[in-house]
Amino acid sequence: MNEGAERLRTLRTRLLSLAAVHADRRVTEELAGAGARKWHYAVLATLDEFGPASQSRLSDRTRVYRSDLVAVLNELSGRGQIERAPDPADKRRNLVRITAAGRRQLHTLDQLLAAVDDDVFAPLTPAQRAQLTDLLTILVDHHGNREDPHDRTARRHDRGPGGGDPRSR
Amino acid sequence: MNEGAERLRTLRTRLLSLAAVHADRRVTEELAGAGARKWHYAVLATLDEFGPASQSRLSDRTRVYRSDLVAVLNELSGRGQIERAPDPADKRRNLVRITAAGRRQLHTLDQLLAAVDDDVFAPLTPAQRAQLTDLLTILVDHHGNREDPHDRTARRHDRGPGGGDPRSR
DNA sequence: CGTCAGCGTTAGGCAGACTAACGAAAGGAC
DNA sequence: GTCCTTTCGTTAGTCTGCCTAACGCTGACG
Repeated sequence: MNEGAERLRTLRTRLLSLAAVHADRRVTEELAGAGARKWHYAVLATLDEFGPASQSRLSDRTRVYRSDLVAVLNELSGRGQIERAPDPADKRRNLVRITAAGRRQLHTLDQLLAAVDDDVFAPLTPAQRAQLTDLLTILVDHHGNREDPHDRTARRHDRGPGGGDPRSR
Repeated sequence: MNEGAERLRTLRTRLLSLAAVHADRRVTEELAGAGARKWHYAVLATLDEFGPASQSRLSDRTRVYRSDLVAVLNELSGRGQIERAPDPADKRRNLVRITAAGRRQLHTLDQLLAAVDDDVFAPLTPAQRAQLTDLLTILVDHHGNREDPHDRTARRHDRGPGGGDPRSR
Protein backbone atom coordinates (compact mmCIF):
# COMPACT_ATOMS: atom_id res chain seq x y z
CA MET A 1 0.00 0.00 0.00
CA ASN A 2 2.24 2.57 1.35
CA GLU A 3 5.34 4.32 0.29
CA GLY A 4 6.96 5.55 -2.76
CA ALA A 5 9.93 5.23 -4.93
CA GLU A 6 13.33 4.26 -3.69
CA ARG A 7 14.82 7.43 -5.03
CA LEU A 8 12.40 9.51 -3.08
CA ARG A 9 12.66 7.55 0.11
CA THR A 10 16.40 7.88 0.25
CA LEU A 11 16.75 11.42 -0.99
CA ARG A 12 18.33 13.16 1.95
CA THR A 13 16.95 16.60 1.28
CA ARG A 14 13.51 15.07 1.02
CA LEU A 15 13.83 13.17 4.25
CA LEU A 16 14.81 16.36 5.94
CA SER A 17 11.79 18.12 4.50
CA LEU A 18 9.37 15.41 5.45
CA ALA A 19 10.62 15.23 9.00
CA ALA A 20 10.48 18.99 9.30
CA VAL A 21 7.01 19.25 7.87
CA HIS A 22 5.76 16.77 10.38
CA ALA A 23 7.46 18.50 13.28
CA ASP A 24 6.20 21.86 12.09
CA ARG A 25 2.70 20.61 11.88
CA ARG A 26 2.78 19.22 15.38
CA VAL A 27 4.22 22.44 16.72
CA THR A 28 1.65 24.53 14.92
CA GLU A 29 -1.18 22.38 16.16
CA GLU A 30 -0.10 22.53 19.76
CA LEU A 31 0.58 26.22 19.69
CA ALA A 32 -2.82 26.80 18.16
CA GLY A 33 -4.30 25.11 21.20
CA ALA A 34 -2.79 27.89 23.27
CA GLY A 35 -3.88 30.52 20.78
CA ALA A 36 -0.40 31.14 19.52
CA ARG A 37 1.77 30.60 16.49
CA LYS A 38 5.45 30.03 16.01
CA TRP A 39 6.19 33.66 15.56
CA HIS A 40 4.47 34.60 18.73
CA TYR A 41 6.73 32.27 20.58
CA ALA A 42 9.81 33.52 18.80
CA VAL A 43 8.98 37.10 19.64
CA LEU A 44 8.17 36.43 23.27
CA ALA A 45 11.27 34.32 23.80
CA THR A 46 13.48 36.91 22.17
CA LEU A 47 12.03 39.74 24.17
CA ASP A 48 12.41 37.76 27.35
CA GLU A 49 16.05 37.00 26.73
CA PHE A 50 17.22 40.23 25.19
CA GLY A 51 14.92 42.71 26.83
CA PRO A 52 13.01 45.49 25.09
CA ALA A 53 13.89 46.16 21.49
CA SER A 54 12.74 47.97 18.41
CA GLN A 55 10.75 46.12 15.82
CA SER A 56 13.52 45.94 13.31
CA ARG A 57 15.85 44.48 15.90
CA LEU A 58 13.20 41.94 16.72
CA SER A 59 12.86 41.16 13.08
CA ASP A 60 16.57 40.47 12.82
CA ARG A 61 16.63 38.27 15.85
CA THR A 62 13.53 36.25 15.15
CA ARG A 63 13.91 36.10 11.37
CA VAL A 64 10.36 37.28 11.02
CA TYR A 65 10.02 39.80 8.25
CA ARG A 66 9.36 43.31 9.35
CA SER A 67 6.18 43.40 7.35
CA ASP A 68 4.83 40.27 8.96
CA LEU A 69 6.04 41.23 12.38
CA VAL A 70 3.53 44.05 12.47
CA ALA A 71 0.59 41.67 12.56
CA VAL A 72 2.24 39.46 15.13
CA LEU A 73 2.85 42.38 17.44
CA ASN A 74 -0.69 43.58 16.95
CA GLU A 75 -2.00 40.25 18.08
CA LEU A 76 0.35 39.97 21.00
CA SER A 77 -0.40 43.44 22.24
CA GLY A 78 -4.10 42.82 21.75
CA ARG A 79 -3.72 40.06 24.32
CA GLY A 80 -1.62 42.19 26.59
CA GLN A 81 1.43 40.02 26.18
CA ILE A 82 3.63 42.80 24.91
CA GLU A 83 3.61 46.56 25.04
CA ARG A 84 4.54 48.72 22.14
CA ALA A 85 5.40 52.35 22.80
CA PRO A 86 7.24 54.97 20.78
CA ASP A 87 10.88 55.24 21.70
CA PRO A 88 11.40 58.71 23.17
CA ALA A 89 15.01 58.67 22.06
CA ASP A 90 14.12 58.00 18.43
CA LYS A 91 10.62 58.70 17.36
CA ARG A 92 10.85 56.44 14.38
CA ARG A 93 11.10 53.45 16.62
CA ASN A 94 8.71 51.51 18.73
CA LEU A 95 10.07 50.01 21.88
CA VAL A 96 8.58 46.60 22.39
CA ARG A 97 8.66 44.96 25.78
CA ILE A 98 7.21 41.80 27.19
CA THR A 99 4.61 42.04 29.94
CA ALA A 100 3.95 39.82 32.91
CA ALA A 101 1.14 38.18 31.01
CA GLY A 102 3.57 37.66 28.16
CA ARG A 103 6.00 35.90 30.48
CA ARG A 104 3.27 33.65 31.72
CA GLN A 105 2.29 32.79 28.18
CA LEU A 106 5.92 32.21 27.30
CA HIS A 107 6.24 29.80 30.15
CA THR A 108 3.15 27.95 29.02
CA LEU A 109 4.47 27.71 25.49
CA ASP A 110 7.85 26.53 26.70
CA GLN A 111 6.25 23.57 28.37
CA LEU A 112 4.04 22.95 25.42
CA LEU A 113 6.93 22.89 23.03
CA ALA A 114 8.93 20.62 25.26
CA ALA A 115 6.06 18.18 25.16
CA VAL A 116 5.85 18.38 21.39
CA ASP A 117 9.56 17.82 21.10
CA ASP A 118 9.26 14.77 23.27
CA ASP A 119 6.47 13.50 21.13
CA VAL A 120 8.01 14.21 17.76
CA PHE A 121 11.36 12.74 18.64
CA ALA A 122 9.96 9.87 20.63
CA PRO A 123 11.29 7.25 18.20
CA LEU A 124 14.83 8.39 18.93
CA THR A 125 16.85 7.50 21.98
CA PRO A 126 18.20 10.39 24.05
CA ALA A 127 21.61 9.81 22.55
CA GLN A 128 20.18 9.91 19.06
CA ARG A 129 18.30 13.08 19.83
CA ALA A 130 21.49 14.72 20.95
CA GLN A 131 23.19 13.49 17.82
CA LEU A 132 20.47 14.91 15.66
CA THR A 133 20.66 18.24 17.41
CA ASP A 134 24.39 18.35 16.84
CA LEU A 135 24.12 17.55 13.18
CA LEU A 136 21.37 20.05 12.59
CA THR A 137 23.23 22.69 14.51
CA ILE A 138 26.24 22.21 12.28
CA LEU A 139 24.09 22.64 9.21
CA VAL A 140 22.20 25.63 10.48
CA ASP A 141 25.28 27.39 11.77
CA HIS A 142 27.08 26.79 8.55
CA HIS A 143 24.59 28.24 6.18
CA GLY A 144 23.20 30.65 8.75
CA ASN A 145 26.47 32.52 8.63
CA ARG A 146 26.99 32.68 4.96
CA GLU A 147 23.46 33.16 3.84
CA ASP A 148 22.16 35.69 6.28
CA PRO A 149 18.43 35.94 5.90
CA HIS A 150 16.97 39.28 4.96
CA ASP A 151 20.18 41.04 5.85
CA ARG A 152 19.78 44.74 5.89
CA THR A 153 23.35 45.81 6.33
CA ALA A 154 25.13 44.03 3.54
CA ARG A 155 22.41 43.99 1.00
CA ARG A 156 20.08 46.68 -0.17
CA HIS A 157 22.30 48.17 -2.77
CA ASP A 158 23.40 45.11 -4.58
CA ARG A 159 20.52 45.43 -6.97
CA GLY A 160 22.86 45.68 -9.85
CA PRO A 161 22.16 47.69 -12.98
CA GLY A 162 20.88 44.54 -14.59
CA GLY A 163 18.18 44.49 -11.99
CA GLY A 164 18.32 40.74 -11.99
CA ASP A 165 17.42 38.93 -8.84
CA PRO A 166 20.19 36.41 -8.28
CA ARG A 167 17.71 34.00 -6.77
CA SER A 168 15.17 33.44 -9.43
CA ARG A 169 11.86 32.58 -7.87
CA MET B 1 26.18 40.26 16.12
CA ASN B 2 24.31 37.40 14.84
CA GLU B 3 21.72 35.10 16.16
CA GLY B 4 18.79 35.01 18.38
CA ALA B 5 17.66 33.75 21.67
CA GLU B 6 19.10 30.67 23.31
CA ARG B 7 15.69 29.09 23.47
CA LEU B 8 15.25 29.44 19.76
CA ARG B 9 18.71 28.33 18.84
CA THR B 10 18.41 25.11 20.75
CA LEU B 11 14.81 24.26 20.00
CA ARG B 12 15.10 21.00 18.17
CA THR B 13 11.96 21.35 16.12
CA ARG B 14 13.14 24.76 15.00
CA LEU B 15 16.57 23.55 14.04
CA LEU B 16 14.93 20.91 11.96
CA SER B 17 12.75 23.48 10.27
CA LEU B 18 15.58 25.86 9.55
CA ALA B 19 17.76 23.17 8.07
CA ALA B 20 14.89 21.91 5.96
CA VAL B 21 13.95 25.34 4.72
CA HIS B 22 17.47 25.93 3.57
CA ALA B 23 17.70 22.57 1.85
CA ASP B 24 14.34 23.07 0.23
CA ARG B 25 15.31 26.41 -1.10
CA ARG B 26 18.48 25.08 -2.63
CA VAL B 27 16.61 22.23 -4.20
CA THR B 28 13.93 24.50 -5.56
CA GLU B 29 16.49 26.88 -6.98
CA GLU B 30 18.43 24.20 -8.76
CA LEU B 31 15.38 22.47 -10.11
CA ALA B 32 14.11 25.77 -11.39
CA GLY B 33 17.28 26.01 -13.40
CA ALA B 34 16.20 22.88 -15.21
CA GLY B 35 12.63 24.11 -15.52
CA ALA B 36 11.31 21.69 -12.98
CA ARG B 37 9.92 21.61 -9.49
CA LYS B 38 10.01 19.05 -6.73
CA TRP B 39 6.77 17.50 -7.72
CA HIS B 40 7.87 17.01 -11.26
CA TYR B 41 10.79 15.05 -10.00
CA ALA B 42 8.65 13.04 -7.62
CA VAL B 43 6.26 12.11 -10.38
CA LEU B 44 8.94 11.19 -12.87
CA ALA B 45 10.88 9.12 -10.37
CA THR B 46 7.77 7.30 -9.24
CA LEU B 47 6.66 6.55 -12.76
CA ASP B 48 10.10 5.33 -13.63
CA GLU B 49 10.28 2.95 -10.72
CA PHE B 50 6.72 1.72 -10.57
CA GLY B 51 5.70 1.93 -14.16
CA PRO B 52 2.48 3.40 -15.52
CA ALA B 53 -0.17 4.25 -12.97
CA SER B 54 -3.41 6.08 -12.52
CA GLN B 55 -3.37 9.58 -11.17
CA SER B 56 -4.75 8.67 -7.82
CA ARG B 57 -2.12 6.01 -7.38
CA LEU B 58 0.50 8.55 -8.30
CA SER B 59 -0.95 10.90 -5.80
CA ASP B 60 -0.64 8.30 -3.07
CA ARG B 61 2.90 7.46 -3.94
CA THR B 62 4.22 10.95 -4.37
CA ARG B 63 2.14 12.61 -1.66
CA VAL B 64 1.09 15.21 -4.14
CA TYR B 65 -2.57 16.05 -3.77
CA ARG B 66 -4.79 14.86 -6.55
CA SER B 67 -5.92 18.38 -7.19
CA ASP B 68 -2.40 19.68 -7.56
CA LEU B 69 -1.24 16.68 -9.48
CA VAL B 70 -3.40 17.71 -12.39
CA ALA B 71 -1.37 20.81 -13.04
CA VAL B 72 1.90 18.96 -12.65
CA LEU B 73 0.86 16.35 -15.17
CA ASN B 74 -0.32 19.03 -17.55
CA GLU B 75 3.09 20.62 -17.44
CA LEU B 76 4.95 17.36 -17.79
CA SER B 77 2.87 16.24 -20.69
CA GLY B 78 3.19 19.67 -22.25
CA ARG B 79 6.91 18.98 -22.37
CA GLY B 80 6.43 15.47 -23.59
CA GLN B 81 7.89 13.94 -20.48
CA ILE B 82 4.83 11.90 -19.69
CA GLU B 83 1.86 10.61 -21.59
CA ARG B 84 -1.63 10.58 -20.21
CA ALA B 85 -4.23 8.36 -21.83
CA PRO B 86 -7.56 7.01 -20.69
CA ASP B 87 -7.34 3.54 -19.22
CA PRO B 88 -9.27 1.24 -21.53
CA ALA B 89 -10.00 -1.08 -18.63
CA ASP B 90 -11.61 1.62 -16.53
CA LYS B 91 -12.70 4.74 -18.23
CA ARG B 92 -12.60 6.74 -15.04
CA ARG B 93 -8.86 6.45 -14.95
CA ASN B 94 -6.01 7.95 -16.82
CA LEU B 95 -2.98 5.84 -17.32
CA VAL B 96 0.14 7.91 -16.93
CA ARG B 97 3.43 6.73 -18.29
CA ILE B 98 6.86 8.23 -18.55
CA THR B 99 8.36 8.88 -21.98
CA ALA B 100 11.90 8.68 -23.20
CA ALA B 101 12.20 12.42 -22.86
CA GLY B 102 10.91 12.06 -19.32
CA ARG B 103 13.62 9.56 -18.53
CA ARG B 104 16.25 11.86 -19.89
CA GLN B 105 14.91 14.69 -17.77
CA LEU B 106 14.78 12.41 -14.77
CA HIS B 107 18.39 11.54 -15.25
CA THR B 108 19.32 15.19 -15.44
CA LEU B 109 17.42 15.96 -12.29
CA ASP B 110 18.99 13.03 -10.49
CA GLN B 111 22.41 14.46 -11.09
CA LEU B 112 21.27 17.90 -10.19
CA LEU B 113 19.83 16.77 -6.90
CA ALA B 114 22.92 14.81 -6.07
CA ALA B 115 24.93 17.97 -6.51
CA VAL B 116 22.57 19.93 -4.29
CA ASP B 117 22.78 17.24 -1.64
CA ASP B 118 26.53 17.43 -1.74
CA ASP B 119 26.39 21.15 -1.38
CA VAL B 120 23.79 21.32 1.36
CA PHE B 121 25.41 18.67 3.48
CA ALA B 122 28.94 19.77 2.75
CA PRO B 123 29.62 20.72 6.37
CA LEU B 124 29.03 17.12 7.42
CA THR B 125 31.49 14.28 7.06
CA PRO B 126 30.31 11.25 5.10
CA ALA B 127 29.80 9.40 8.36
CA GLN B 128 27.72 12.22 9.72
CA ARG B 129 25.66 12.35 6.59
CA ALA B 130 24.89 8.69 6.94
CA GLN B 131 24.02 9.22 10.57
CA LEU B 132 21.67 12.02 9.68
CA THR B 133 20.00 9.94 7.04
CA ASP B 134 19.47 7.17 9.54
CA LEU B 135 17.98 9.43 12.14
CA LEU B 136 15.68 11.12 9.70
CA THR B 137 14.61 7.82 8.27
CA ILE B 138 13.61 6.62 11.70
CA LEU B 139 11.53 9.72 12.22
CA VAL B 140 9.89 9.67 8.83
CA ASP B 141 9.14 5.97 8.95
CA HIS B 142 7.69 6.26 12.37
CA HIS B 143 5.18 8.97 11.73
CA GLY B 144 4.78 8.09 8.10
CA ASN B 145 3.05 4.91 9.15
CA ARG B 146 0.77 6.24 11.78
CA GLU B 147 -0.15 9.52 10.25
CA ASP B 148 -0.88 8.63 6.68
CA PRO B 149 -0.86 11.76 4.59
CA HIS B 150 -4.06 12.72 2.89
CA ASP B 151 -5.55 9.37 3.73
CA ARG B 152 -8.76 8.87 1.88
CA THR B 153 -10.09 5.94 3.87
CA ALA B 154 -9.97 7.42 7.35
CA ARG B 155 -10.91 11.03 7.06
CA ARG B 156 -10.27 13.53 9.78
CA HIS B 157 -13.20 15.32 11.31
CA ASP B 158 -11.28 17.76 13.44
CA ARG B 159 -12.56 20.87 11.69
CA GLY B 160 -14.99 22.02 14.35
CA PRO B 161 -18.47 23.24 13.49
CA GLY B 162 -17.58 26.74 14.60
CA GLY B 163 -17.04 27.78 11.03
CA GLY B 164 -14.04 29.69 9.90
CA ASP B 165 -11.01 30.73 11.78
CA PRO B 166 -11.16 34.47 11.32
CA ARG B 167 -7.44 34.97 11.32
CA SER B 168 -7.02 38.64 10.94
CA ARG B 169 -4.47 39.38 8.30
C1' DC C 1 -31.84 -0.02 -11.99
C1' DG C 2 -30.62 2.75 -8.23
C1' DT C 3 -27.31 3.84 -4.94
C1' DC C 4 -22.78 4.37 -3.66
C1' DA C 5 -17.75 4.76 -4.19
C1' DG C 6 -13.81 6.07 -6.86
C1' DC C 7 -11.76 8.95 -10.52
C1' DG C 8 -10.02 13.30 -12.62
C1' DT C 9 -10.85 18.05 -12.57
C1' DT C 10 -11.88 22.91 -11.20
C1' DA C 11 -12.21 26.30 -7.85
C1' DG C 12 -10.98 28.30 -3.84
C1' DG C 13 -9.10 29.23 1.10
C1' DC C 14 -5.33 29.98 4.09
C1' DA C 15 -0.69 30.52 5.71
C1' DG C 16 4.17 31.48 5.06
C1' DA C 17 7.89 33.78 2.56
C1' DC C 18 9.09 37.62 0.32
C1' DT C 19 9.12 42.45 -2.42
C1' DA C 20 7.77 47.22 -3.16
C1' DA C 21 6.65 51.43 -1.75
C1' DC C 22 5.35 55.17 1.40
C1' DG C 23 5.32 58.78 5.10
C1' DA C 24 7.73 60.09 9.18
C1' DA C 25 11.76 60.90 11.45
C1' DA C 26 16.90 60.96 12.15
C1' DG C 27 21.72 61.79 10.68
C1' DG C 28 25.31 63.66 8.01
C1' DA C 29 27.48 66.89 4.75
C1' DC C 30 28.05 71.12 3.67
C1' DG D 1 19.80 75.61 8.51
C1' DT D 2 19.04 72.87 4.04
C1' DC D 3 19.54 68.91 1.15
C1' DC D 4 20.19 63.92 0.80
C1' DT D 5 20.20 59.59 2.45
C1' DT D 6 18.96 56.04 5.66
C1' DT D 7 16.13 53.80 8.93
C1' DC D 8 11.63 52.66 10.86
C1' DG D 9 7.02 51.01 11.01
C1' DT D 10 3.42 50.03 8.07
C1' DT D 11 0.31 48.65 4.11
C1' DA D 12 -0.39 46.11 0.15
C1' DG D 13 0.32 42.63 -2.84
C1' DT D 14 2.61 38.35 -5.13
C1' DC D 15 3.76 33.59 -5.22
C1' DT D 16 3.86 28.98 -3.67
C1' DG D 17 2.54 25.01 -1.04
C1' DC D 18 -0.98 22.63 1.45
C1' DC D 19 -5.52 21.38 1.79
C1' DT D 20 -10.96 21.19 1.30
C1' DA D 21 -15.17 21.14 -1.37
C1' DA D 22 -17.77 20.05 -4.99
C1' DC D 23 -18.95 18.37 -9.69
C1' DG D 24 -19.63 15.19 -13.52
C1' DC D 25 -18.49 10.83 -15.00
C1' DT D 26 -17.97 5.88 -14.62
C1' DG D 27 -17.96 1.40 -12.51
C1' DA D 28 -19.49 -1.95 -8.76
C1' DC D 29 -22.90 -4.03 -6.10
C1' DG D 30 -27.34 -5.39 -4.40
